[in-house]
Amino acid sequence: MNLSVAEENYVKAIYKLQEGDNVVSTNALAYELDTKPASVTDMAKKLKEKQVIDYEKYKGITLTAEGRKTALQIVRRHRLWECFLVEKLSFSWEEVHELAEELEHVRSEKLTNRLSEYLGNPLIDPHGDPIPDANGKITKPRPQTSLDQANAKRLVVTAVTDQSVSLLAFLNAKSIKLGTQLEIIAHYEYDNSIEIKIKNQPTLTISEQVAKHIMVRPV
Amino acid sequence: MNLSVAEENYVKAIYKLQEGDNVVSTNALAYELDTKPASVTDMAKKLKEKQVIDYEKYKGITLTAEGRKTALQIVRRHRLWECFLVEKLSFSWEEVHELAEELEHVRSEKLTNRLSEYLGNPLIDPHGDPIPDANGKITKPRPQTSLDQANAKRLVVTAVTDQSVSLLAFLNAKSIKLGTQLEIIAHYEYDNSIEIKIKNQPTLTISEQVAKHIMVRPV
DNA sequence: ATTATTATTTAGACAAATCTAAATAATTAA
DNA sequence: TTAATTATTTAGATTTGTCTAAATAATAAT
Repeated sequence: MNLSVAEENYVKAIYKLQEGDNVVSTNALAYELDTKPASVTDMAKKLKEKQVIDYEKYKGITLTAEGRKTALQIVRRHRLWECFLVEKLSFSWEEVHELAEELEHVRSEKLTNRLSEYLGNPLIDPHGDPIPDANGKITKPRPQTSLDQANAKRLVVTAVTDQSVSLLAFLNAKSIKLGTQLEIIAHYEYDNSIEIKIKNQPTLTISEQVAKHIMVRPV
Repeated sequence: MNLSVAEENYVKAIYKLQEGDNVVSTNALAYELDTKPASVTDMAKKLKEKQVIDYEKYKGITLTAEGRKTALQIVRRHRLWECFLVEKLSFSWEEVHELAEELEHVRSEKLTNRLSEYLGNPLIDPHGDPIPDANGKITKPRPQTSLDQANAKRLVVTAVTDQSVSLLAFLNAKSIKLGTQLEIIAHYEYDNSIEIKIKNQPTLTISEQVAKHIMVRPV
């Protein structure tokens, strides 16, 4: 299936919002892609025509098997480029998303596979998200919850679900990165804040707002 | 100056055809970009508006200082990616052009400079063409002639002026690559063929047709 | 079970980049 | 120096991806 860059971005966004097999609404997709619902409806018709999505008026969108395969290829390219930028070109964590957003649209299986090989066929990207292999097989992300809902005390950061520059810069400033181990000191319901402690650092207070984008698993 | 991918391709092509300061004709540009003269006229108006070219009806096209700067940035990115693909991902000589054609449009100075650094700030790309530095300074390609017009006997291959897959594959098959040293045994006028000898290889006969795309300099 | 609200779609328009066919300018040849 | 040829531009159309405003469907609230 030969898709334009715009179409690829739709497929990727649908994949992301589907999270398994949820039906994706026009509005949610418009919000995700920072566009208008009317534009989504237009594109939905095209993607249905190209058989990458199932779509019926007012019934929402899901990827076909073909569409899922395409999405996984895009995700694979994106995450491999992120690895490359961080590991080989010394970019920091929060800078790579936008660049990978462009690089991911160079569709060459050979390039993708060579890149993967060059990086040692990594299984997770710098944000902790799993990288699909050449056949589109993706390891289920390990059991993780957002920091605001964690019940264990000692945790390790596995991913960040909001790639906004502001959040990533904030985390950087607080020395919270992938693999950072932390301990929950207290969770204050009355002001929606969480007190955490990272080894060798002063105790930190963060909002639930931020915490819900930090994925962790017990350590 | 913020140019679209299409606009960047025009600027790059104009730079190539200008070769110093020649005026570029609508037809020549259309041929180079595999498009129609009418499309070139349309785009010329836009690029003039954006002040990257000088253009008057029926008078042809030249780059402005700004346009030249942009062209050199694109050329820089293109050639650095070619280096990366050949040196780091083990692509062969003739495969990299098309991929670099896409990668070159990711415009990030930081990425470009990091990539250059990572590659050891190379001065020439795998085709032997010089790579502009971060300021757009480009070393004049060393004195070279096409193989069919060379007068010296012992030569070294410095570049190939035709990036067609067929030619590059042919050269690959004959073990003619960048830096290959060769000797002219004979130049037969009557059938437009040239006999050459590469060390440790049987004598080879190639057509002038091919030879004129192989750039060499005396060694 | 109507009404109000929200979500989605349709209709019609626009910008970018291209095209074809026709018109016009520039160049070359007779 | 006219006529013929070639190069270039214009006019009008097309495709892709987007938009706004209006219409319609689905859902929630009274």
